[in-house]
Formats: sequence, C-alpha cells, structure tokens
Amino acid sequence: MAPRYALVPDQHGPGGRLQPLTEDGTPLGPPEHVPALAAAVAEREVADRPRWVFAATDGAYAPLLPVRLARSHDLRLTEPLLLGQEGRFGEPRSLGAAWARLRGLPVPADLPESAAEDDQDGLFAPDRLQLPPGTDALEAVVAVHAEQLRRTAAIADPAERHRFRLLAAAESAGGLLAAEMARDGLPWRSDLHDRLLTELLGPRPQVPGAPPRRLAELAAELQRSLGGRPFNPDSHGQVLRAFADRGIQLGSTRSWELRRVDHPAAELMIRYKELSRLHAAHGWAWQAAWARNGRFRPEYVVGGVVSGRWATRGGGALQIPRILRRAVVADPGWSLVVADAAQLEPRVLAALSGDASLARTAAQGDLYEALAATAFHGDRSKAKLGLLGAMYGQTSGDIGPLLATLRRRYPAAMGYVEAAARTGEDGGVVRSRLGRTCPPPSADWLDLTEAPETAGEAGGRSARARGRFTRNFVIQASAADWALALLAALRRRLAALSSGADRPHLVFFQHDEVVVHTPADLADRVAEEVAGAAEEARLLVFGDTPVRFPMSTTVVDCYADAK
DNA sequence: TCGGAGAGCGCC
DNA sequence: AAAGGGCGCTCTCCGA
Repeated sequence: MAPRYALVPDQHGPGGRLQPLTEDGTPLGPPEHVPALAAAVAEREVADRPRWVFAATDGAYAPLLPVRLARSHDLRLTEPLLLGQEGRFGEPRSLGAAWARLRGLPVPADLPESAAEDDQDGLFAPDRLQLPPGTDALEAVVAVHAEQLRRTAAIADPAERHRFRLLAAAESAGGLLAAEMARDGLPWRSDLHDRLLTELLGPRPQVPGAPPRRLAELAAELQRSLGGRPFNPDSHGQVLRAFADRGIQLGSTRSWELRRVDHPAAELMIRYKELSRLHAAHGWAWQAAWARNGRFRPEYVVGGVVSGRWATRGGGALQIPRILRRAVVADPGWSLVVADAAQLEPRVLAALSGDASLARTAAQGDLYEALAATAFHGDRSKAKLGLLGAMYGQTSGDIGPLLATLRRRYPAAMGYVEAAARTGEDGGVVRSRLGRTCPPPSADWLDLTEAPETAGEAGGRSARARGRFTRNFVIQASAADWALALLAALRRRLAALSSGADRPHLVFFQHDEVVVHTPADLADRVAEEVAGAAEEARLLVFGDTPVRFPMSTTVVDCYADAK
C-alpha cells in the first residue's frame, strides 16, 4: 500500500518504473521495474487508489489508456502554478528545468510548442522532459515532486495553501481528462456535416482548392452589384475600394459596419463572409483533417490560457460554429447530456467579492432578472450590460449611469473589480480564487509607464489596458477554477456510476459547458451527477457562500437540440 | 518563398 | 449601436 506512486514509462516498449511514495513524497522502498506498465498501473489503481505522479500527463498517461486513473499530480502543469505563486514569472517549466533549479544546474529553456507537434510516436518524449543527458528520469520525478510539495507547504496563509492544493489537484485531473477526451472523441456525424455544407455552400468542389458553387455565385453577384469590376472579396483592401467606387466609404469590412450600409452589396458581402468562413475554417478540409471514423478528436491544452481556461491545438474545437452542432449526434442507444453553468462569471464575482447584496441576487434563478428587479427598474438588458461592462472594464457608450447604479447598490462587488484594475494599472499581479497568478506586465509595458514624460498617452493607454486585463482576470480565472473543480468532480462521479465500455464519459468541455456521452438509460443519473458536481465545486472553491451555480442541463440526441 | 502583422470572426 | 476581457484560425499583404 502506498498513497502515491511516481511513474516513468520506458523509452521503448510497454514497460516502465514505479516508485512508491509516502504522502509527502518520500520514497517507500526501492523502485520497481515492471514489464507491462499499463497492467501494473491498473492493478495498483484498484488496490491502492494512489495519487499517480508523473512528469507530464501526455507522455505518461496517454500511452496507458484505456486504463483510467482517479488521481494524479502532473509536475509539468503544477510547476507554472507554483512559479506564479512564488512571483517567478516566465521561468521554464519542464521537468528538466525544475530539476536543474533544484540541483543548481544550467536551466534549459522550454521547447517551442512546435517541437511537440510532430511527436506522433512519442519518439521525442524523453527529450521533451528536457533532462540533462544521463539523468535518471525517475529520480528527477521523485525529487521534483517532493520539492513541489515542499514549495506548496511553504505558502504562508493556511487558507491560500489549502486552495492552492485544490488547484494543483484540479489542474492535474484536468490533464487526465484532456487525455481521455482526446482519445474518446466527440461523436461527429460526417454525413450530417457534409449535408449541411452542401445545403449552404453547394456540392463539395471536385477540384481541390476550387471555391464551392455558392461562394462563386456570391462573388459574382457582389461584383455585379458593385459595378462589374473584378475584385477579390477575401481582400479587405479590394473590398473597401470596390465599395468606395460606389460612393460608400467604409472604415473597415467588419460585418457590424456593413450591416449599417443601405446597399444590396452589403448584405451579399456579409453572407459571403459567413459562408466563406464556414468553408475555410470548418468545411470539408477541416472534416478530412479532424473528424474521422465518427469522432472529432481535438487536442486540448490544459491551462493553455493564462487565466486557466483550456485551449486547443488545431481543429478549433472551442470555436466550432453553433450551426455545426447539428453534426454532433449520440451513438444509437446513447444520449448526450449537455450542461452549461448559467451566468457563471457574474456569480463568480458575487462569490469572490462577498458582496452580500449581489450574492442575494445570485442565490438562485436568473441573476440578471433579479439584478434588474432590485436596481434597474426591471430592465434586464440594462442589468446585464452594466454588469458585463463592470467585469470587462468598459468605459464608453451609455454605460456610465449603469456603472454608477451598480457602484451605489453593490459597493463591495464593484470595489473588488476596481481594486483588481488598480493593481494591474500599477504594474502588480492578481490571483484567482484558487491561486492562479496573472502574468506581470510585459517589458514594453514597463518602458511605456516608467518613463511617463516620453510615454505620455501611450503609457496611459497601456496601463488602462492592463487594468482591464487584471480586472477581468480575477473573474475569468476564478470561473476557470470553478469549472476545473466541476470537471474533476464530474469525472469522478461518472466513474463511480458505471465502468466498462458502456460508461458515461465526458466528450466536450468549453469554458463553462460540458457534454457527456452516455448510454441513454443512464442519462438522468448523469444529469443528477452534473448538478451534484456543480454544488461540490461551489463548496470546494468558494466555501461558505450563499451564491448558487445552477447548471442548465438537457438530455438530447443531438447537440444542436440542447437548450 | 517564407514568416509576421493585421484584419476579421468563430466560441466563451 | 458597436465599446470593454480571453482565445484559435484563416486570409491577405508586405518585407526580408
């Protein structure tokens, strides 16, 4: 029985090494080499339920799948969280870098992301750890892990320390889940995708690179409508010139600007841009590259955004146009449980700031409705606009009076975001609820603000921009904390619900929304677990708060039918 | 010929 | 009506 195991796969073959550890990272006996790592890990998972410690989830866990592990500690994901906590920004985060810092060796720079991309066979996995030649990887994993636990224990404030441990655990769980979702994939009906593209764009072009029929038609109509001279509708310069030739001066080709133009060509242009984007970003080429054998497999990048939101690499999984949700259909006999957190960010603000009055409006139901009733004479749109403006740092438009109202009625909440903004303007850093740290100002920001006599207006603009960033960071990053806790809890609950090939599993995660693919007869149970996980996340992240985080959950066959 | 910058728009 | 936070992706344009 060991509470933790360090795990390092062999460079070649299915074997690997395991090192039992105590809860504080001290080795328990000698390391063990096993010829079949996946089987050995699966066995210990059942017997001990340990926390698995590895350099990076993609290198150590992905090859073990479909073995499912409950808990892990990912050194690569935890290192930047700790560096931020310690005020050491921009230092390399690989295992090798952490090891070098520990041993006083020269610290290797992180490899650029592109170096990881071609690593289809994991051939370069050992190099990606960035360990000096001849270093024993298991020894490094054990040492860096113990050091990370020590650094975590050094966080002075007990409550902050506790929350940071939650953050590291949740981030690591995110790593496990991202690897699982990449493997399982999102159900994707290429036939329906194809039909949709054909309806909108015309038949798939036979000649690769040729524009679909509808785009060619629209381009021709545009040309006629603007006087017959040929121009490329994909070229902003040529579009501006074509409109100018008809006496229409445009500041840009943005669709909101085109929408105000009273000329038939404007509407054609808007339509062209919509369809051309669909074709370029999520058309047949995308389908061939990303949606194979009934599954779309995005590559998630856990913590890829400084706020802790996930990013994806290739495939644009987090920017799929809503219309394409029609192609996401559960397998026969299965269902999709689609759940999103309603009005997550304003609720996070209420919980973060401890504003009793705002918390009351966020205690249930439609937050904006409640806000409107108490402060905006029932005008929901004003309530929403005002609150969003406060969270984003908006200053222009007619928002002034709305912000004034909010400041009067919710001084604690508004004070919270304004304090975060001031910290950012002054060059400081802010943290999320669980302790994720925002990056410091960039070097050119310092140039602009530290020499005001030369920087002048640009310096002020830059400082205000950074104020908007830190203002939004505390909310966006704390919302990401909550979402990560939700994911970890839901993942655990789904595993408890059922095992084997027919188990419900997460297939999609987008900031504040999750999709679970489940055998249809378990769908209602899954929906209950979603609600339970949201409540669990609330308690873990915000503790004693009256704010509630309701999920809007639907059980559907097709993603497009949700909500 | 390639890479970076800028524009623009998809998602939250 | 069109400003304010975070991204990824694709296109054009332009300079090395």
